[in-house]
Amino acid sequence: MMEKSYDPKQIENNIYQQWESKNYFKPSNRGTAYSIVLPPPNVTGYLHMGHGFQHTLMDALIRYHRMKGYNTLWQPGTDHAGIATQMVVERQLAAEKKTRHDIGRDAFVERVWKWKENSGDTIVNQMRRIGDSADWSRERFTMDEGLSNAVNKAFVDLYKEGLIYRGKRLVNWDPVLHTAISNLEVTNDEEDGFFWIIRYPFANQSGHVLIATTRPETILGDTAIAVNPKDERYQAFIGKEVQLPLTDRTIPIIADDYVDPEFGTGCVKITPAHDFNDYEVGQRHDLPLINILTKEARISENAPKKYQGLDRFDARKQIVHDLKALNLLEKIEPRRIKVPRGDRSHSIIEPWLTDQWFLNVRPLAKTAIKAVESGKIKFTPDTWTTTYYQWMHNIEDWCISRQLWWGHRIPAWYDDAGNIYVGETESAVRKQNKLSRDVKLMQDTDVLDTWFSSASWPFSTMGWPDTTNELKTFYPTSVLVTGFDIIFFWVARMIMFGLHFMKDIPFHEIYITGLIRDHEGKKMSKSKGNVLDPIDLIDGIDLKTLTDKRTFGLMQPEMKQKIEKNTKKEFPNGISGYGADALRMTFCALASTSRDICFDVGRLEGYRNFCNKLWNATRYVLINTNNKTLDKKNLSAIDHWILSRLQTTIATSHEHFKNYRFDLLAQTLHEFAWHEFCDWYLELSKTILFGNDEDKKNGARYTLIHVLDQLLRLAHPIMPFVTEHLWQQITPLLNKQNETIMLQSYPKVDEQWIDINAEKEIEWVKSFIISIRNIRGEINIPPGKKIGLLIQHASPQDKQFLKKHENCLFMLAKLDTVQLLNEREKVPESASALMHKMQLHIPLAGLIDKQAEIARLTKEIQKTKKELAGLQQRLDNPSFADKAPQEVVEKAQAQLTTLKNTLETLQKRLTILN
RNA sequence: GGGCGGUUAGCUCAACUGGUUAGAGCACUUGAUUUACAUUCAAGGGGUUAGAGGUUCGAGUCCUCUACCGCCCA
Repeated sequence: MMEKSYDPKQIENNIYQQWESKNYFKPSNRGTAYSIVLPPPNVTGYLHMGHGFQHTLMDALIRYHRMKGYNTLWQPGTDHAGIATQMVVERQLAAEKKTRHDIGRDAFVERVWKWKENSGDTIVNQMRRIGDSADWSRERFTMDEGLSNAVNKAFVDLYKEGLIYRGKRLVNWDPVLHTAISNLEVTNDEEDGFFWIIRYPFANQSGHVLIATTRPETILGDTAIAVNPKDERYQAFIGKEVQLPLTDRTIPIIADDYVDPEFGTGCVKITPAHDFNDYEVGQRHDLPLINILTKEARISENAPKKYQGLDRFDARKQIVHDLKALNLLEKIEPRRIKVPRGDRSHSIIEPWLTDQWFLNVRPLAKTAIKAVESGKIKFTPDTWTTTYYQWMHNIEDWCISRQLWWGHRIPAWYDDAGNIYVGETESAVRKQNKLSRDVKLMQDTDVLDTWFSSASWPFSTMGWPDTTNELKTFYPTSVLVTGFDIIFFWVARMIMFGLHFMKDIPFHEIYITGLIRDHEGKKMSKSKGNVLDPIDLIDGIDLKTLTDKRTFGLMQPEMKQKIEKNTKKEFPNGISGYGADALRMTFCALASTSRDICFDVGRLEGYRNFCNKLWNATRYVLINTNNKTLDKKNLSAIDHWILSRLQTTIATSHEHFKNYRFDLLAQTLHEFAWHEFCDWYLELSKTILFGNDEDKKNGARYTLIHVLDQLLRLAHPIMPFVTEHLWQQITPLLNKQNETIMLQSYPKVDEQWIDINAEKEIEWVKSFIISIRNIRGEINIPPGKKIGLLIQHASPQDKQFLKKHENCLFMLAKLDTVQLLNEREKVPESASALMHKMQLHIPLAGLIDKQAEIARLTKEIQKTKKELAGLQQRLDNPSFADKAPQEVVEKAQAQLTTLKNTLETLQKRLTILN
């Protein structure tokens, strides 16, 4: 026998092991293909709420299609995450007071691999905890041999096509990590800064121009002053020379449209080697590039001796000091300025001149834009297409090299003369270029941007460049599920690579999810200390452990107290475990089209209760069906009703899956299971099961089992564990022993069970019962107290239903007697309800509370009057009848009649009472 | 500066191409409970849909403007 209440801890672990060991996650190799590649999470990472959210949605899609009979592949794996992983291992080394340079590249890389062997499983095991039904036998890692070969081939092909080139360019340089990063990896947020306004004296005469800058240290690299050609103030200065302060150089004043006359003084210093805009200006005017920074962002040997070797911020102080001393500093204004910072190191990024590898993505972008324009790839919600186009139309060359040790090493070799040879391996290079053994070759020391390898994820995981069966079957994949934050980083690049290398789109649809934020709408981050761990929501966590977790290893230790306080306030008793199913149901319920999703832990409890509801519904069904006869030959109206409602639920569920509306799906299932099946059908079924009509009992039992079975299947994609557990309880009754709900068919609408008449009939029963309950509630008749009921103006249909459902009306409305009065008979003082024309009267004698009934009627009358007035006004408008569709008008008219009738009756009742 | 979104009940969110009285859950109030479930049941209160104008027989929904909040790109 089942426990009295639901406890997720008791059921989840075993179930997952069973599924996995029985290979249920593998493609069936039957039916139409349906495939999803998992956006590979960072191998260094832990599963965060965003993963939990997206994985739930993907798993729901996968399970749904698997149940629908598709040949379903969910391809999992992890990403080597160049910088992030390298940083983790470097931190370990730092704890041993070593740097990666102390141990050397090979030893370092070996150490990263070792680390990956030990810790890389953490995140995939967490995926198992939330129920991901991915095909783990095909798990891939971006640094696997196969994927590395794919990366090399992609690089070599693009190089041969002339799309990859090496060049000295200005790149975003991270002076802490000593690597270039792409412009997508740089954040530009406003911070407090200053405008330093500096006098640049004319070279040969008295006077000066005023220049405003936020980075005074870059003066040392200035090679021109620019003004707008149309700016009348400076017309006369164009072509003149100024003396560059603190140096012995003079620089020209040039005219360029780039300068905004309104901004600052209208005069701009041009530092082509240290600013992206200035670089462009420099190109146009053929200005020299003076690189004044080293890779650590110290002042280089290209600057005056005095400043060489100074850190950039020390140099800034010194330069400001020196300018002051020379009386060249006009003033300093505090100002909010945009500061570029690396998203990993958080250090200020310097535009810096280095040799890097670039991919010319423009030709690829063109095709990729077309794929979306033509509708071959569809975004959901489609508003994201705009974002996609906007970026793709303005796309810039992608800097793909990184000065890291962990990653795919660039397949390029140099000989002593500096010639470059690109090929998949060194031996291939030698062979292709006919280089003899004694030619010394050095491989490029850089590695590729991690996104370069993930761009080929949809086909490299399936065996590309070989033409495998997997590719033939599962490429293009069906849908990509991901967040809008990586549309540029990843989605766009996958489309470009897919189209280029596979000559086909990587996925038909892109479902863009919102981002999970905390209950106040703030982004969850370690530094804010508002992070929730999905596993803690599943298992529960006490306050102390949670606080320790949130405050461990903070970058800003001063935040500790605040985080402790907030955590205590939000979770005074820690978090109780809600189980994976409740968490998944919550994620689904929150998955609306909104781009921000506030995660409210309060909602988890409601869905945990929902699991308990299913649990107890199953108990009820088992108690009433075990070892009893089931038979669908004699179904009652209530059976027909719930079976018909079930069909609607099934149809709606399919619809919501199709449109990726998991929130509406969750709502639909919740509504049906709780408020139709449990609240009404189970209660109504008692009136049969506790009676003695054996045929009807058999029918009700059949219905109980059948609807429960269908309901569990409907909910399985969202709540896999509890539905499997409960379904296992009823397998004997279904003759399905040793099977799994995972591989049962997803319910389909069965037209023969749609029964509008039964729905109307039971609606009548429900509203009868609700009317009585309503009166009881409002005039304080104890719910347990049985009442005698008088009925007037019942139609033949009413009378028929009354007779037919007498039993359940008596039970659920707690009636004692029912008496039909004829039209003219006088009704004693009563509380009354109306169902269309039928009047229900509960005589007040001995019960109560005339005043309460008067108040109730008055309230009802007011409400009806208000409604009536609105409706009347609408109908009085001649153009309403003219222009509105006939059915709308008819509906309004019918309603008017009903309302008038209602009002009249209510008023009569009130008069009698008064 | 360019682009995109949001603002609906105390809180978190719904409302398909404009069509009855704007719905859920949580929270709140009142009451109940030997009967599958207190992880429960019944009943109830709560909204000028940010503001202003417009289109329309009819606007939460379409258009314009304003305010506030947020995101992306330069």
